[in-house]
Amino acid sequence: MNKVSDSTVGRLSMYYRSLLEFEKKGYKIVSSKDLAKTEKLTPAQVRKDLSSFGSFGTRGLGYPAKELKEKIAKILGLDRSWNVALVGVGNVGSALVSYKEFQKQGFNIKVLFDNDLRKISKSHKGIPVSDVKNLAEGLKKNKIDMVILAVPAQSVQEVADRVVSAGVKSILNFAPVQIKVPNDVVLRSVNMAMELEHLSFYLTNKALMMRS
Amino acid sequence: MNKVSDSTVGRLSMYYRSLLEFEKKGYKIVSSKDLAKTEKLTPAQVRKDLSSFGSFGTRGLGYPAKELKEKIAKILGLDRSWNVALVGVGNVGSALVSYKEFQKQGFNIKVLFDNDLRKISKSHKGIPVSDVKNLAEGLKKNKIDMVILAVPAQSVQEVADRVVSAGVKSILNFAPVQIKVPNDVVLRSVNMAMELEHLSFYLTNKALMMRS
DNA sequence: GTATAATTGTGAAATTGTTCACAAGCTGAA
DNA sequence: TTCAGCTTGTGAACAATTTCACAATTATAC
Repeated sequence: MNKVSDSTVGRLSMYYRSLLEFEKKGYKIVSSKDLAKTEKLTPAQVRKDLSSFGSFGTRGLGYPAKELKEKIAKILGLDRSWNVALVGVGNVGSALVSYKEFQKQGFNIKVLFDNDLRKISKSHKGIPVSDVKNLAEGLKKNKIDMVILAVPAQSVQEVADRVVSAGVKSILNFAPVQIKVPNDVVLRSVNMAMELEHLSFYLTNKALMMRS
Repeated sequence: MNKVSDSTVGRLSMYYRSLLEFEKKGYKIVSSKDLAKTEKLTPAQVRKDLSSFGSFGTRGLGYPAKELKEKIAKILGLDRSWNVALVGVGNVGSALVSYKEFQKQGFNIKVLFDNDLRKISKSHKGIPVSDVKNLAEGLKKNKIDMVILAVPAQSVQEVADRVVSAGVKSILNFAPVQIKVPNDVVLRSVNMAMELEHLSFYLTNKALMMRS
């Protein structure tokens, strides 16, 4: 496999979702044009993206919907389940626990961690809450593959360090700061304030520039 | 102003946050090197980004922290406040209402909308909940600049259409589908499931490729 | 005042990502 | 079996973004 760009991976997720829809609507075959249309991309882009993983289509016809969906699932690692832990059962953390989409894709939140004694040892929406002091132990016991961080900005780096020490290779950070992890750990960040700042940037500067 | 890339705008948000930290630590001057280090970028990148908006620094010295912070705030539209509405007071919506970072940056959630009669006409964490049937009216009355959509995937396009009809030019979508808006409307999307899929992609394919 | 050390601002080069354009190949009709 | 009509897969062209490299400029030490 050649090096694959982040944007390609993101678009694969989009294709996957589109394919679920196409299948629901009864499509047996979808073309790069169909996929491009629903995602506002060019057909060439779709074909390039897919071609970095193999030749899945039939010339003159298109891609077999079910098969392509399954191939993409396999590429994205959605053909199996993953054990996820979430640290920080606050507002954002709670919302993520209830987020249906995660379950659907095989991301199972197995254990929660918090430092609030009122939450520890109880269960939250059916998932046990452990003391964040026992993080390493809990991550190992539950064979955790990925950790979601929904803790306050000031403590997130420290928690991330401990997650890394425990051997977890994959972190999704919701705190609005950039954290540092070693090179062999994959880190993604969702910064919701930053998204609103994008919007206010465009509202503020709209007059000044041409956006396509 | 030349055309500015999305990535540049995103990095400006990061610089802004870094500068707040540097100021807190007592820095009067920060260099592109300092900024690059905290955000894991190259100093050249930082300088290029800033230079598309003007010359804010002093050669041989660096950038005056306070002044640069203020310039960036102005560029990003953070030197004023914005009226925000949120549609969908479910798990994700609720979390966003309590998200402190928004207030801090001048994004004031003025009104919530939902279609659940049990929620309508009450107030949720101090913010009134209106019937989503009265969306257009409520957006106008509250002079809403931006709308956050936290409604289920199947209804998000319809709600988005109504937001656009009401004349709002800026939407932040949390539903895990791609929605369509006219060209003069700025749309950003946060898709949390997609972020986990990135992680599982890298875990699944790590062995197969070289990531730097 | 001069030299030294530092850091910006920016064209140019390098790299990365996207779109084009077309040969190759499949389907279905006659 | 041949032909017309599509659509894929992909090298090449193009576009965008990042990094390099260095002149210009400032502060500071002596």
